[in-house]
Amino acid sequence: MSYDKTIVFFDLETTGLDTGVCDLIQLSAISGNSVFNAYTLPRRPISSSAAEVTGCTVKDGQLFVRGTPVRTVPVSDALTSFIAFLRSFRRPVLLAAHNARLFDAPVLIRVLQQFHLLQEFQQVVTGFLDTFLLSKNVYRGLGSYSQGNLVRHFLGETYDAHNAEEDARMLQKLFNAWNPGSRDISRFIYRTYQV
DNA sequence: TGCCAGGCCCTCTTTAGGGCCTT
Repeated sequence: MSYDKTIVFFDLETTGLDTGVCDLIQLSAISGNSVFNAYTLPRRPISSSAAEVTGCTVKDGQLFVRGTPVRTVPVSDALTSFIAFLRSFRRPVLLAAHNARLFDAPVLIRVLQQFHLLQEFQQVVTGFLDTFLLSKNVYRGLGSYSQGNLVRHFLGETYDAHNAEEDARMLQKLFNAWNPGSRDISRFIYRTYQV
């Protein structure tokens, strides 16, 4: 890859779709063979639709994924570990996600602000790349640009969608198959920092 | 641990509505 920044593919599972209030359940990222994954106990209820989509439920202070208990860490620990993961590449990082501009970036930034970690985050992350907008503009005429459909179309695969780690992994695989040029990448980079 | 949104794009548009994408 000739792009001069490290592209880290990431995904969030959250308690719902309202970017103004939803909380993190899972934060995952991948770049090359380096993988980050953290589950957190959400600080607000998981909406029924989010529970249905992600398979995540909470009972007696324990997070379950499809009925199996999973280890969680405090949200602040997940965020600081994530920043340390991003810093480990020792280069400026571009964070890529599907629908990053309207969903993943605003949620992540809001939660980072809650824990006074945005400044530290900004020291390593230069912006967000939205692969939904990129695919929609570069590959015209596809009926659907959902990540699942793109994976089927370009990779001929089905996978464990709505597990953040698998979603991030497949997004990297999709991106590598597309192999977009710097010009296309640059068109869909957003710096949505709210100071 | 019950519930919850919104910006963008398209068109049978612009004095609007509906579908898509993310959970």
